[in-house]
Amino acid sequence: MPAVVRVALPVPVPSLFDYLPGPVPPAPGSRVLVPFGRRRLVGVVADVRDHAEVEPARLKPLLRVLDGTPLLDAELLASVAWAADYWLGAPGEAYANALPLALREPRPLPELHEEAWTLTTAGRSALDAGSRRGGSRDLLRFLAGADGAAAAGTLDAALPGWRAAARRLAAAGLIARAAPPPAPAAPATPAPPLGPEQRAAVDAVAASFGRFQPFLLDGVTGSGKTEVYLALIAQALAQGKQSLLLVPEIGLAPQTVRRLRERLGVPVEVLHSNLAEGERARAWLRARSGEARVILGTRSAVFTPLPQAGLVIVDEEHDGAYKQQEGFRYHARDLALVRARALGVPALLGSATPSLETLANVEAGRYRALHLRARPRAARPPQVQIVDMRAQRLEHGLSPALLAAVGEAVARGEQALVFRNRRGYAPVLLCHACGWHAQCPRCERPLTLHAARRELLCHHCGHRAHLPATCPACGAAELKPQGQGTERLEQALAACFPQTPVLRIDRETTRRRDAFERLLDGLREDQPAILVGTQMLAKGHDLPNLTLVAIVGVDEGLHSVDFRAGERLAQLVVQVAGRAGRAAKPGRVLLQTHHPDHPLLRSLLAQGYAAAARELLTERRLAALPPYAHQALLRAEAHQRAAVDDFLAAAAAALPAGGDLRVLGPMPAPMPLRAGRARGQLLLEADRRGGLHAALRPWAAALGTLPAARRVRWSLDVDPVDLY
DNA sequence: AGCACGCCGACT
DNA sequence: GTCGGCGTGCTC
Repeated sequence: MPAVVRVALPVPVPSLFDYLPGPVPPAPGSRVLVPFGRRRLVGVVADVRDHAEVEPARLKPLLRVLDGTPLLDAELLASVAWAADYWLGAPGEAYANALPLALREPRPLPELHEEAWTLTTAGRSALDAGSRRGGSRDLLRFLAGADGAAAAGTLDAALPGWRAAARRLAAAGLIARAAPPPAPAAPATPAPPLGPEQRAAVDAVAASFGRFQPFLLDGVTGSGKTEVYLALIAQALAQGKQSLLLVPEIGLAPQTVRRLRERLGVPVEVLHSNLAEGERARAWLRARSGEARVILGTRSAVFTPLPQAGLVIVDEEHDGAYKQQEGFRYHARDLALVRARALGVPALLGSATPSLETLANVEAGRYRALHLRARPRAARPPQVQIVDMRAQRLEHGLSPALLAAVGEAVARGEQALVFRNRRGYAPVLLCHACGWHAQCPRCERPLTLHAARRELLCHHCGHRAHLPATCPACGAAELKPQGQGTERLEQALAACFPQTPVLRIDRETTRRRDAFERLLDGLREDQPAILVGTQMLAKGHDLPNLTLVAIVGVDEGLHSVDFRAGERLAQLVVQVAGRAGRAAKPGRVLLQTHHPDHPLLRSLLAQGYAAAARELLTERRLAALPPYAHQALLRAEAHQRAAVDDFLAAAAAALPAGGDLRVLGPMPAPMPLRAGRARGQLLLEADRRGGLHAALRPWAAALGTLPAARRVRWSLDVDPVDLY
C-alpha cells in the first residue's frame, strides 16, 4: 500500500503536508527536506499514513531524510502536537518553536560539543623551538595562551583564517582536537541544612518521583525556594534522572546557574533565545543525548527533549513572560505541566505570588500545595504601611511621609527604592491655558515627556516628537507636565537628597548590555543610596542594604478595565516589597495611594497575598471569569477600520450556534488605534474548556478561509493573559 | 511566511 | 517602451 508521510513545515498554515517517502518511510520525529512550491524546506515528520488527504497526483516525493533516528522522541512529538492543538497554532509553527534554528537547516546534526583544538606536546616544543611561521605560529601561540583548549568560535574571532593553519598543524601532529570538557569533580559546596518546611516540601515531591503529580511551592521571598529546587534536583541526579528548570527571564539565569553549578557538581545546560544558535542547538542535543542532566532555560526551553526526565520545575510560575505573545501563542508553564504528565514525573511550580489559575488548581485538588512561611534570611517580614496621598502637599508626586522615610533610611546609611512603573519624566504634557495635551498621531494616546532628551515619546509605537516651546493649539506658554515618571522622581529625589547618590534603573538607563549589572554593582558596598526604577527592579539581585521600598502610583492598577489588573497589582506589590530587608536589617514598605480604603489594598496589607488572592478568586468565580471560565480572543488589525469590523463580524457569524459559548463583541480593542492601525477583537468565553475547544477547532480552521481575513492581520489567542 | 503571477505609474 | 509597486493566491 502506498504510504505517505505527513510533514509539519514552518509556514503559518493550519495543516500538515503529505509527501511520498522512499521504500522505508522515515519514522515520526525525523526531519526531512521537501520541495514546497518553488522552495525547499526542512520539516518534521509528524505521522505516517497509508493514504493522503489530497489527490495522489499532487503528492511530491521527499528530497531527503535528514535523520536516521528521530530527532524528536515520541513524548516530545506528542507534546508538541498537543500544544499545536490546544493553542490552535499552525503545526509547523509549533515545531519551529520546539527546534533550535540551527536544527532547522538541511545539514547533518552538529557535534554535541563545539569543535575545539589544543596543543600537543610536540606542538609545545615546536612553539618553543620557533620552528613555525605566520598563521601557524599565531595559532600555536594562541593555543598555548588559551591554557587548555580553544573553541572554534573563539578562534574565528581571534584568528580569522586559522583553519588553514589548523589543517597543517594537525597533519604534523602539533595540535589535536580537544576532548569534550571533563565533568567537574565532586560538589564544590555542601548543601546548607534545610529548615523543617523546606525538608517537608522536598520529601513530598521526592515521594512522587516516577509519577506525574503537580505541586505548588508557595514561598515568600527569602523563604528558600531555590534550596528546595536544588535538593530535589540533587535527588533526581542521584537517581540518574534529568531535571528541567524554567525561569521567566535570562536576567535571572546567571546567578541561578552559578548556584546550581557550585552545588551540584554536574554540567548545567542553559537554554534561552539570546544564546548563539549553534550553541543552543548543541545544548538541546546534549539534553537529547542524556549528557545534560540539568537544563535551565526560559520559555522556549520547555521544548527540551528529556529522555531520562526526573523532574520539571517552573520558577516564578505566575510570571507573564511564560506566555508567548506572538506567532505561536503557547504558555510554557502550562506546557511544562503537560510534558510532566507525559513524562510521568512530578512538576513543581514555585512562586511567592502564585497565579490565580494555579491557586484554583490547588483549590480543586489537582495540585498539592507546599508552603514555605519561614524566612530564614530575614529577621521578620517587612512592615507594610499605606501612605494616604489625599490632601497632601506633594513634591513631584512624593508625599512628605515618603520623603521623610527615605531621609531616615539614607541617614542610617541604608538604601531606599522608589518604585514607579512608568518611565520618562511625565506621562502627559498638558496646556493649562486651553486643555490641549500632546498626543501620538498614530495611537491617539498621550505622549510621554522625556525631559532630558527634550522629546515626546509614544510608549506604544515608538513615535517621537519634538518638545514644543508653546502650546501648538493656543500658543500659550503654559505647557505643564502632568504626573510622574521615573525620570522626574529621580530628579526630585536628587534635589531633596543632594548628598546621596540617586540611581535610576529603567529601560532607558539600562539600554546598553550589562548596564543593569554595572549600575547595581556600584551599589554593593554598604553606602546609602536611592534607587528609582520600574518593573526591572521587582526581581533578581540581592540588595542586602536595601531597607525601604516605596511604591508610587499603583492607583492605575486599581481601576483598570483588565480583569487581571488586580491580580497583577497584588503580585507586583508583594514582589517589590520582598526586596526590602535582609538578614539583620528589618525592611519597611510604603504604599502611596489615593485609595487607602480600596479592598484589595486593605486585604493585601492586613492579611497578605494569600488572602487577597482568595478574595480575587471569589470575585472571578462570581463574575464567571478565568480560572472559572475559559477564554479565547480573536484579535484583528488593519489600516481600515471597516476591514477590521467586516472580518470580526464574519468571524462571529461563522461561530457554531448553541453550546455554552458566550460571545463578547466584536468590539474595539482597549487600544482602538495603535501605530496607525485600527484594532478590534472578539472574546469567546465558555464555562468548560472542552466546550470552548470543541467550538474553537473548526472555527479556527475556517477563519483563514474567510474573504474578509485577507484584508486584516489577525490572531487567535487561547487563554489570553493580556486583553489589549 | 515566501514566492509567484498580474495589472497600473515614473524612468533609462 | 520596461522596471517595479504590492494585491491575490498557493504551497502536499
